Amino acid sequence: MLDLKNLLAESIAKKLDVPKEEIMKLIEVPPSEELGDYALACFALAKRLKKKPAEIASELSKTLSLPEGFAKMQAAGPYLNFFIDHAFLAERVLGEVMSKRDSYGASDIGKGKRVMVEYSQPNTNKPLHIGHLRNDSIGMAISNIFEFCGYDVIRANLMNDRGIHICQAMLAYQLFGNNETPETASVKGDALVGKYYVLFHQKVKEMPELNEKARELLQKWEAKDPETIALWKKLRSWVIQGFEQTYKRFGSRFDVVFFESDFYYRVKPIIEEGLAKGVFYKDEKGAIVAKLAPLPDKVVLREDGTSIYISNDLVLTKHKVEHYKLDLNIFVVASEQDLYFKQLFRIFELLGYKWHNVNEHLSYGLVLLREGKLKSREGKVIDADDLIDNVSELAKREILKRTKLSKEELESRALAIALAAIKFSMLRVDPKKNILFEPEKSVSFEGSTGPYIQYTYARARSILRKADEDYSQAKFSLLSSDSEKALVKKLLIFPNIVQNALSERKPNLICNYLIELCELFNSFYHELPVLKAEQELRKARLALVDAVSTVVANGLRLLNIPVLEEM
RNA sequence: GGGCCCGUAGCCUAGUGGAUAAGGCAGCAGCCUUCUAAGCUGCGGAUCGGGGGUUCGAAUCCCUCCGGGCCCA
Repeated sequence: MLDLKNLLAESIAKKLDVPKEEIMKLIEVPPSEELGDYALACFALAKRLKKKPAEIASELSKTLSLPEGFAKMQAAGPYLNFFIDHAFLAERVLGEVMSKRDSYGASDIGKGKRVMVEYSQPNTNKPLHIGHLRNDSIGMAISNIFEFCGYDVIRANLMNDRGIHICQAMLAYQLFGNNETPETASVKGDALVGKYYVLFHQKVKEMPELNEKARELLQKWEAKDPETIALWKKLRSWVIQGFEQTYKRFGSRFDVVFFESDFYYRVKPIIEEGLAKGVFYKDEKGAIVAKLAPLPDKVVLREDGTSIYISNDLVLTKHKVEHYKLDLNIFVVASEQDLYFKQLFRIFELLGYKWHNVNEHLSYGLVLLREGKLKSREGKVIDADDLIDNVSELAKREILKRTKLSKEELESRALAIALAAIKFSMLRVDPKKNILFEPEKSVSFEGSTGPYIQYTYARARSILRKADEDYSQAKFSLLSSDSEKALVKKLLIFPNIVQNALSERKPNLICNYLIELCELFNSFYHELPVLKAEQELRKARLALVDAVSTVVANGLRLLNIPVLEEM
């Protein structure tokens, strides 16, 4: 990877006899093109060298020998500005993109390390909603980024398929369902079960005894009552079939799916271990509590011996890390669980597990509606299926304004555009921030959106399809206009962007980069002809168009957003 | 009551100690007989939540207060 900043820092560090790391911190990108491509801010060197910043800049400009890739330098007050040799850069960067193609931007920094990324984590009593779409978008993107950086990635899902909320849906179905099935009702299984979950919470307002009945059903389930298990299996399979359709459509995929029902009940040995090690204690009511000061204590087993949510994670986390030999175990879960994960990880630390620090909670903000938090028990949600359907419809209308397509092509293109719009809107903001989702405003096809990037790619590919000539030996150094130079510089930094996105766990950095790259490309597109340019220049520009489309495709792939050859 | 996260133009976002705070949406004015107008160009719009501090230099680091979100008891 060509790292011009690093080369520059090395050269300056040697000349001034200052550690390279310090020089790296002082090199920045000037605020405008005319000032140069890199700048050394000399303020901090003033004390060490006992000279004024402007003197340092000026003297250095006369004595420093420029490293490869730089054309000139110029002192400007306390700054020493450096100008890239654009011909050199174009040759190097375009050469690299053209030879590496799909792997341009990839690295091997995670080689030999295995990471599991758990995301989605639905409850099997209702359909996936818009919150899951943000979760899945982040989970998939982070997984892809890790993989691109050389990690061995295991994508995992956890189905929360036991507990009182599951029994509430089961009970409502038992009482009011009339043996309805997804077939007889012609709805997806997850939607059908979700209907009864909402119904439970409506009915319980007039029939408070339903709460007690749901608890009884949970006890029967835990006691493996055959009739209860049969009902549970039936509804669960309906829901999971529904999930599978949605996942397939949205593009979420998993290498392994865990079920809470397979793990939670194996918590006893850990409970005993915790008691023996003095990490857990029995409180006055008889509940088992983890002592986690300065964090709040956490109940790990109820006084009646029934399990709570953390039972599953206590068992499953141990299983994951030990069985899959993980170097990193990431949970993609919304920020409302921040404390929960601190407590979970702290328990492993106190238990003295040597692997306790491989765990990481990738916390992200909530998707909020105008009315506030999503509340699935009140039916106050936006279902994933509905959102994908609605946005696909909007995309169809846009397509029909422009072209005619066969029904199948229309469907698939509309879905690709809808997914781009939805995923990009979920990924482009800092994961830490909450998103206020307003159906009519939040999904758009213009401006800083997924479809804008798809469109830019399609435009670039369209040029390449029409070219039909060999430009592999093009003279890249002919790319000397401002918009061409800006594109080359942008292509140069893609590998750094990927690595920042990885280390900061921020897919939005890729989104920002792609938007900026596409803006530069579209300006170039309007300003300069490619196909009608003179022979040598045409070849060079074709190579540039190819390189840009390659990098856009690589970026979209990391975000799990489909690429379209035509739009 | 305590803890965590967020606060940048009417709205959404970039920025991770350096020069004039960068885009998008919405608004206004232009650009399709020329490689896809889901595009491009231009204009207007910002006490970077308030105050204090550290620093040669703060949207960025520290303290404090305010507002929003989440969680715990």
